[in-house]
Amino acid sequence: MTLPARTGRATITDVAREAGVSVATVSKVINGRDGVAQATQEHVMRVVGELGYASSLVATSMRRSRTHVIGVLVAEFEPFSLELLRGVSEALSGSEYDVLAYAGAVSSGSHHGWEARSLSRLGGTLIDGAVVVTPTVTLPDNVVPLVAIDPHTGPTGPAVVDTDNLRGGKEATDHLIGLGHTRIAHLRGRGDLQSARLREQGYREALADAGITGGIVEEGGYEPDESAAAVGRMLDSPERPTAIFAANDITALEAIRVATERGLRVPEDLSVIGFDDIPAASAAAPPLTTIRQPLVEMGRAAVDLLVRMIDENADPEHVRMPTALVERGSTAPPGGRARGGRTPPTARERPEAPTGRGLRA
Amino acid sequence: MTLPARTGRATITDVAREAGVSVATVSKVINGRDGVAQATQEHVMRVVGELGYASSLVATSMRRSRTHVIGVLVAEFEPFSLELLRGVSEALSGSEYDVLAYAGAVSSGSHHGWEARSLSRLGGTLIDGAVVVTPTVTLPDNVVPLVAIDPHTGPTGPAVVDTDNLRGGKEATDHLIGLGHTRIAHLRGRGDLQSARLREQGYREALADAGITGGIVEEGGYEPDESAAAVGRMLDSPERPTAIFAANDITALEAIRVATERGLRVPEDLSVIGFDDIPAASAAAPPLTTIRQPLVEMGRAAVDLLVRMIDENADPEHVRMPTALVERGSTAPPGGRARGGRTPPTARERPEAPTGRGLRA
DNA sequence: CTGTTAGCGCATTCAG
DNA sequence: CTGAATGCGCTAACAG
Repeated sequence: MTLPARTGRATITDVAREAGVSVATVSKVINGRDGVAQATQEHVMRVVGELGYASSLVATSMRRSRTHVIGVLVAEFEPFSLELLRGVSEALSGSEYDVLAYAGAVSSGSHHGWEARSLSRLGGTLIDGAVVVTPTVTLPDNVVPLVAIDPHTGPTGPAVVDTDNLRGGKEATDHLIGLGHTRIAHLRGRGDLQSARLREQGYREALADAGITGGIVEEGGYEPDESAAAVGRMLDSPERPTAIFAANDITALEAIRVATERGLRVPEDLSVIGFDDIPAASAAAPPLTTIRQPLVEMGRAAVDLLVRMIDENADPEHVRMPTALVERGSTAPPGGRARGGRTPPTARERPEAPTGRGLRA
Repeated sequence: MTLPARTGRATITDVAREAGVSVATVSKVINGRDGVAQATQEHVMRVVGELGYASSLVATSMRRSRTHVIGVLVAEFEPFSLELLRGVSEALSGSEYDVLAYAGAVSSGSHHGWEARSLSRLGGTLIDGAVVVTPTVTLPDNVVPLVAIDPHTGPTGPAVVDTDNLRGGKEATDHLIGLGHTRIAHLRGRGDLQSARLREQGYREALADAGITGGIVEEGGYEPDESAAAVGRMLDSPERPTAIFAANDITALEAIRVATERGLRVPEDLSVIGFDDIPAASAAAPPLTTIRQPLVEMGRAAVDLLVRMIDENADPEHVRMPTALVERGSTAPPGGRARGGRTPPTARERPEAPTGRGLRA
């Protein structure tokens, strides 16, 4: 009951001094190493409790190889990565691993290379392995076991979890075609991203298969502002589209906003379909029809794989998750004709609630 | 171009060796200290680029006081803390701080004391300050600047961001009373939590003010499973309530599920109102009427305060955010009578979309 | 201008 | 069974 350390937290030295033993002994007790007398053990543990001591992750990880912490590296915490984080957290719940999520591009506006930098800053010491969300560059896989989710450069890395973007793009376009649309525009994502290119390719293939020529493509860049301008151009054009397939939900919602501002009704005057199924999609007005990526499940799959790689030295795999059309209120036949019961056979429907699962975790 | 370090990432020593200078020089260059020849600087930077070196957060933080990283400590990543994280990330975007979110109760099923343990593990070295989400214990405030969000023990700590739980509980109950309900049950949260007690107190006060006696209270513990049982008991009772005020959205959704399973229609046979307004609330069927806590804004307010405490040595404050009734489809007059236009004057309505904001960030 | 020295808090040999 | 010494990667004095 003397001084509980001069500043801030108690260190192992404080515990040792307080307990009247050496730091080495305290370390052994903490880590359950044997070779310490029963009485000493109990005494040390009591002091640990009194001082509220917990070993510093920092110091520990510098001396040790394993920290039992798994890192999730994201550019920033936006809806997409947050959903993945849910899955990661669920999968690790009750396991021996803690989760540390790091947003590496929040400061330093230079978004470039945040993946490698974050990895180098945390890897090797702080974390036993990492899940990297949507990396745009090839990652050094020698730092620490690694799983990439939805990498923008295609399945280059050894371990990857992604969805079938080509098929999803096709699915979205088929849905619109099935409703009777022929003037279908595509608001594409950043051209340098593999996922965006595949979604666009799916769009083109679907049009071609349906014998529709003259697609309309504008660059949305996965960004609200850029998309707003692009949607404006689409709606101003003489051949105004009756439907828009946006490369992700964020830009789809932006498209709805712009259209509504111009007095167009969604879906009567303009159908909009997105991609991802983030939580905001179902909460929008009208609720957004979209191609669902099973984000929570993807997060779970990624850590499952990662933990196997760490614990059992398992081989890296490439996991591809299926997409699914989620039909809501933002799409309808052109001209606002009656919905007409069900969707044509080209499009499938999954009625399940998108954000429903995981609540019980 | 010799060996880029034997294992994993390159260290400052590797860079020094490769560049033919001392580690101290490299350190100076990295940190922009002056006192290094222009030529040497450029040479070192080139080697840094070649080796893909980035300083280890761990080692740096052990020697330095500031890391420019802000920690967000949560028990686990569930919808509530994830929304807060959105606000934190938005507020810090473009600032000089990065965000590190740590889930401290994921492993070690012992949820007890995760706050202090996480703080001790990260604090003092790894992070410059921390936002602790929903702590159940009093925190040591001498480790690092600290802001608590929605602490369960009341505003004990020096810096706190929370909402007016008493008023919110009253608001929820008033809404049901205004609709004409008199047999109103409350599914309360964990009794040891201040927020839960305040919501219950608001419920009781509202009933008393309306001259309604004989409240029905069951323990839901903020937990789905426990709540399901409690709701079952309520619905089995001879004096079956016509409305339920659940202490949070998770348990409110559970209440709807249980009621539906028993063949009751919501809201015709049973009205349900929740608390929080998590994303799943608006996506539910029927969409959940609830008391909104402005989670994203709370996260933002918390870091704003924290950064001022770190940078400007500002005094800790207690920030209380307002709650707001969000009327959706899960409440109606008893017996399923027509909705009747608007809500009676006791209840107010905020039509804004709950998950809409922040999308542009 | 640059290199050397001394720790930060901890876990790990290796001697007592 | 316990304690003193060593070093993880890095930065901050201080020497050269």
